Amino acid sequence: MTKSISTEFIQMAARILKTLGHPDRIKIVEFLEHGEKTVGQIQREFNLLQPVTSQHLKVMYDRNIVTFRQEGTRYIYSLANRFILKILDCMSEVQEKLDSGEWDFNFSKIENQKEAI
Amino acid sequence: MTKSISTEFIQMAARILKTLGHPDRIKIVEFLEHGEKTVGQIQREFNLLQPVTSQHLKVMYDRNIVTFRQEGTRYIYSLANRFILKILDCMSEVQEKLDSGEWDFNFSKIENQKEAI
DNA sequence: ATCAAATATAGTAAAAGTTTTATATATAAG
DNA sequence: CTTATATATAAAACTTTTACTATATTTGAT
Repeated sequence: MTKSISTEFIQMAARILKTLGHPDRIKIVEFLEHGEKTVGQIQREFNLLQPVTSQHLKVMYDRNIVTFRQEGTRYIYSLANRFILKILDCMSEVQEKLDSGEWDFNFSKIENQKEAI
Repeated sequence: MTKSISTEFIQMAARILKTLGHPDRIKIVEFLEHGEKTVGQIQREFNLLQPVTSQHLKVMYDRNIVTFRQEGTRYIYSLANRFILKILDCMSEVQEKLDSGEWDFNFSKIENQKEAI
């Protein structure tokens, strides 16, 4: 029996997972893993509308996923915490397994461990 | 420069993260990590209404997060794929870091690596 | 002062997710 | 056959996201 995850932590984790549960935002966060970027760089990289980009960044800022510094008229965003890095690691690990065929795309069903009910 | 995550994978990942972005569902999935459970067991464990429990399970079934087998009148759910296990691992790892004080709760800001813009 | 660039903010409509209450279905038990 | 149990499904009301369009703000340049 693994130690159970605490309630406050679960609340926080749920907020973060939910927020990352958007393709654009995953892409943005992954992009930021390569270093800090301006809004314009992000917008151009993924062909997003400017307000959409700003909005995603604002949501992620509010939820402590990204942070930014201002330099003149530029807003330069970067990842705000290590949890995000962990999640990104987790995702690339899974993708590797899928790519390599070690897991199947139909999604590597787990062998059911029966148990008394 | 790490290998970029593919589009289809991102779509899939986003759906899963979003779906797990609900405290009840994180708890359920974590509970299922300890072995398969009936709807009733889950419901009682977390004091949820029966239809709420069923609905969470249905959503997660539709998104390939859990699977089930039927035994008489019981529906016995279990985790459907290893990605979920990875995410759970990721979460406990983060919580450990926070618990141990290795990361701070105000959320282990990353040192900003500047870069040409 | 004026203008352009970069970005944020506001407003709104459409879509998606959530909660609750009520009802249906299937199986097991008597 | 009837009843109880376990669970699913449906419908309605509500809340939250999302996407879009328009506008405001700040800074730098002329």
